[in-house]
Amino acid sequence: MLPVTGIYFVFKLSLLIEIRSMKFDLLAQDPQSKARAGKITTDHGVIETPIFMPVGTVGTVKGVHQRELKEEINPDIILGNTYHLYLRPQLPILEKAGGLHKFMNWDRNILTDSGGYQVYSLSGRRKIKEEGVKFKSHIDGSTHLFTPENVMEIQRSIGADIIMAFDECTPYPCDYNYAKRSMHMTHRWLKRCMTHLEKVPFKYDYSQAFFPIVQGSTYKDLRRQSAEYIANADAPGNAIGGLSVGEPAEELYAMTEVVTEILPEDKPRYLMGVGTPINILENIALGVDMFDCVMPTRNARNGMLFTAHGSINIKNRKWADDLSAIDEMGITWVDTEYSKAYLKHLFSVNEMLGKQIATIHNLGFYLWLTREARKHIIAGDFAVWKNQMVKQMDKRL
RNA sequence: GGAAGUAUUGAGCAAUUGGUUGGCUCGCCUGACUGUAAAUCAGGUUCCGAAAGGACAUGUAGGUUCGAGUCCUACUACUUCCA
Repeated sequence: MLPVTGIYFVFKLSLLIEIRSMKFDLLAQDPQSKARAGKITTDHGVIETPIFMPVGTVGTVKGVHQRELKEEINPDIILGNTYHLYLRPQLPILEKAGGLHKFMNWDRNILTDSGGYQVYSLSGRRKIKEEGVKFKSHIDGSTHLFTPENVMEIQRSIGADIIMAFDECTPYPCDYNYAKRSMHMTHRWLKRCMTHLEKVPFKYDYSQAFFPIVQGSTYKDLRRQSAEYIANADAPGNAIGGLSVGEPAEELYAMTEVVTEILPEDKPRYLMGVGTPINILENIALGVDMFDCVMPTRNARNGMLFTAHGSINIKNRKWADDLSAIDEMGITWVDTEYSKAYLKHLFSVNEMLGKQIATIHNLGFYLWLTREARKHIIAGDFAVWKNQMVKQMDKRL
């Protein structure tokens, strides 16, 4: 047993380590674009970037067993959601389990979104004030107040390796003055998040890295201003939020370009909520390292498959007698073990296995895509490869 | 052989006393989905037309009526019951 002063010392030390606990090594830079390959190291292992992080909102990547996720899809990190986990199963159970990793039996990295996206997606059920956001639970209508402070505490209890600042994700289109006011509030909230984090120690025996979020809607001057503010916070990694909310792809690219020019090179950059395979490649070219999106999982459940040669709506009649492999490339085992006709049949009769197969395929493809991008960045021919891929993926099969 | 009942779209059903059925659910077809209120949602689904729009429509054939899915007659098919 440590003496009380010893515990205090360890406590202080952990706070010092916190800001720098996560390590990021930049390994390669593409000569013809801003794409980079890197390596993030945390207490739960290595994250090779660029990376796509599957979304597991409520403690599961929907439709995939952890074993399949780990062994077949093999991502270094997945997402959880603060708002959803706070409502269910609720913090006491997560704490009793020893954090989300143990609760869901996932021993690699986890990142939790702060609930900032729910400020956007549940806009009809919440009220934003300077103090925080009052939500009406989508489950039972009960009222809950999220503040920068308690969101940090909740994320300590969930115990993800990377935790996000509490922000407002603005809608699109967004009035300039609203975007500006919202951005400043997100900045003030950031300060409160950081101040409060220093007061709340880690709950488990590993550290957590904190990422602030750039806002500013689709306005370049606001994006620049926000990127500078966020860069100044000197966090271990930085995120770009408020995009992929309905704006045209060109606006998305224009905003990430402005922002990645300002965000520090020696820290990972995370573009939140993006996107289509093409969106991802284009943003890697603009210097983004981390992505997450519900598309591969949600669209899989709705019958859409992403492939290197375009997307497929497996529910379409034309696949009914197509006995060819789901995807000849065979990235995951399901791609060659099952035919398109069989998968279409499973969707027709609404068997859950169809959704599971489609999810494994899509996630396998997304992870393949970012891994392949990484290889080409290291090999130095990313730009050429990317242009070729964008061209061939931009169609419906 | 007799009696009763039923007949509306691929299926199952709606439609106030006779007063605009192309109505609903499912199925089918096609979209959409970007830090997950989503195994969800939207549209289409008689025929012709790309569309605007038009045509024909309540088993078949007639009848009554200003007007019939609804009332009357015959026929056909099906269901149930009695022989």
